[in-house]
Amino acid sequence: MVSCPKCNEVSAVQKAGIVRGKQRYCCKSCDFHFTLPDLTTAPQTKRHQVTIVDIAEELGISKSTVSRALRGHTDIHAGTRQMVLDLAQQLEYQPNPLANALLKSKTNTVGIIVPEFRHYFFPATIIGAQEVLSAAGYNVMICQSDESYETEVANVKALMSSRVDGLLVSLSSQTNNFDHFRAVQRRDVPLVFFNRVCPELDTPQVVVEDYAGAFAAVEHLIEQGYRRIAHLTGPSTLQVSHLRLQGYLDALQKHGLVPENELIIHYDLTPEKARIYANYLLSLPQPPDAIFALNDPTAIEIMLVAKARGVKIPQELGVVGFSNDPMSAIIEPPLTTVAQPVHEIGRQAAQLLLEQMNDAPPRRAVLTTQLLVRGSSQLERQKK
Amino acid sequence: MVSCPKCNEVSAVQKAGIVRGKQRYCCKSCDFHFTLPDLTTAPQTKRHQVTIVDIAEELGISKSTVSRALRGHTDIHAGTRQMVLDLAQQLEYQPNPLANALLKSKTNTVGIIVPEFRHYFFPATIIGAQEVLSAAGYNVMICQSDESYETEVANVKALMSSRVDGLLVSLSSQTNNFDHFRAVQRRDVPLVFFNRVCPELDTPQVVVEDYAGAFAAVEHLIEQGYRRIAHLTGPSTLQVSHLRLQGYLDALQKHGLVPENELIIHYDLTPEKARIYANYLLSLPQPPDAIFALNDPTAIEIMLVAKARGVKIPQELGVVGFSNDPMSAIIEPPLTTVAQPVHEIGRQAAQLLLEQMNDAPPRRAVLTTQLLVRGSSQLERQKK
DNA sequence: CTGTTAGCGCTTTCAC
DNA sequence: GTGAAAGCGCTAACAG
Repeated sequence: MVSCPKCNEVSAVQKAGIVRGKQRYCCKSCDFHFTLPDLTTAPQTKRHQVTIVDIAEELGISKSTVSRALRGHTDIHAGTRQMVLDLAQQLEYQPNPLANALLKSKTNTVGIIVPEFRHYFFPATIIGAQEVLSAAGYNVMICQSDESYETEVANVKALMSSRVDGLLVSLSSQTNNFDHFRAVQRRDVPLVFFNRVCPELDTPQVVVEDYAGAFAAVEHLIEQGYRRIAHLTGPSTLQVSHLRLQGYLDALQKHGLVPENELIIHYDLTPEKARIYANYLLSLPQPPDAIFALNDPTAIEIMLVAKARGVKIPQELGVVGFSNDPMSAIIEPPLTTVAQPVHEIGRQAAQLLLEQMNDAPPRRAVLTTQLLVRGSSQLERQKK
Repeated sequence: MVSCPKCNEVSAVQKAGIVRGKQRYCCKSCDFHFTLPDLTTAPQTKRHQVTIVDIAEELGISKSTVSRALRGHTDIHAGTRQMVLDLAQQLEYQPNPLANALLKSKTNTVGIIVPEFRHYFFPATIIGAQEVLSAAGYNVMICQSDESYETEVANVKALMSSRVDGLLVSLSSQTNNFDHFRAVQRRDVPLVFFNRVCPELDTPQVVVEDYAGAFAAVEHLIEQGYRRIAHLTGPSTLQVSHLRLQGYLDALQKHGLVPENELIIHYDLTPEKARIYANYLLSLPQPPDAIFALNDPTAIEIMLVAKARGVKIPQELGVVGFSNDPMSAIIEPPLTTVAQPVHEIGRQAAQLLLEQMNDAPPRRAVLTTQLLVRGSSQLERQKK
């Protein structure tokens, strides 16, 4: 009645005891022990996940053999492998990644820490990073620091405790102590910064041409005829702030304009503060005739404040942002902005992380920016 | 020279062999075995994570005792606990959650699947969900289905294989087969739908007053004097589409207006298609004088198309959206929209998931909506 | 109060 | 080719 799965012999098969309530058989011809796959009840067993032991017992072989078959080892009997593969499929076997993770100390998970994802920029970079990472077999855990140093430290701690295999980070605007990242490095966990990079640590990083982009933006404003150009930027701890400020300053200088301290404002990148400083700038005795903002959300807050005050854009105030947030194309007038390849930033960051995991030499990726001139700064054309 | 950590006795301490290269001691007075904490070299050992065994050996006690001390068990000698706690801190011991996860079949991770996070809505819900989940000690894995059924199935599979403890899902616009979620239920993994909920499965879910919101929106348009009102909505498989359509239809009927098939369009919610159908509607022989859109991104695409065609909003075309995306306040004229509590949706979804994990009876949360009347639909005021 | 033992699911020597 | 056994880090009976 029962045929041996190994040699197909029928007559030599004898019963060989009952294990875990299952009738076991032994083929005296080829000395193969096995049980009959119990397909009717197995899928109904809720809760209990199918393991290689289940498969092994079902087939009357050892779990090592099942493991080998599943992992595609070469030195294994083709018939055995097929049996295992078939049964695994029927039982909807799913390997438990936890066991493997414990064994290999590798979770196939990477952590991403961003300051926020209210706006367009960070979600977009995350999309790019996820693209690359999931193609490489990694899951992603995302945390927001909410622009808070403490939360960022907590995020790092949580992700490290989750034993992520790598970390992708864009710094919070508050962070100026980097010990939590030194701890990451001490544990040899690959670390890549993007956009808001860490000046003190020697890690791979992805940035854009911040200086060149800012320079082009401000030069454009000057060419349009604006002369009293303010700059609303992030905390000076952030390298992006520093570089874009430098671009701003050098553009002014090139055209013989003298920067004024009261027109250069560092702030914490919260929308509330953006509004406060925009109002402050516009109520100066000598208000600026243009503002270059660190990013589009800031620029848009400025435009809203200006509109609310009845200040005409671009006639009375030119505005330029940075990033090409979709909002910048929608606001009226559309916002001139320095476009950066947001998805590519994420992709590159993930790429650098993968490289670092494979012990490739650390790289620094610098992506290009492009000035998109739109209505918020086209003074000359408006004048015509 | 060496004092016993247990009884502080010095003279009774004798050397007791070398284990793993470390001198072990034995206190003959209290029969306590121990080694001296080797603080100088321990922190330098890269790569190797400190485990309870390290602590146990360092202290000459068993790993169970260390485990108990760390877990705050009551029946443990206060001195022993302190010793363990102190050393754990000095060694920067971090428990390995993988071991625990394997043991308990609990990963403390929940998966979230959303159709996209290009726009405001889903990132905002995720922020809310993360708030609640991380407070409850859960990590979050986020996947995007990209509005694709296949990707959604793959996402579910990936998250299940990662052994998440629960799943928060908003369906892709393509999904009309729910077998992949039945598989989740079969494995007893808690499952909560939000926003785009599953009509066929009996799970907790979070929705808003879609019908009432849509009804109010359309009634508002009618009261403003619009008479030929189109509706651009999602696939009919989505319950939101269905409910908002019903609100639209009933509002028309209440005011004696007859719905026309050519003015009701279901589409796949991609921006490209939104533009195509907006153009189609506006080039009808008898174009609509108002459009109620399923959501704000759709409404905004419509406005952009209308503007490009020189159609005046709200004079020639009234537009109403749904969600109160920040973009809706920025576009010119500002978009009338049905606001929904986006963060709260995420929070509630997480809440329902936690409840389900604690075997509480499944609930359905219905959150309120509120019509925000803005410039894109205020025909009468404009006329004055 | 503490140590011993077993085991979560899997891979990987090391034998045969 | 295959099986037995060890072990990843931890917790939880079960004994003392």
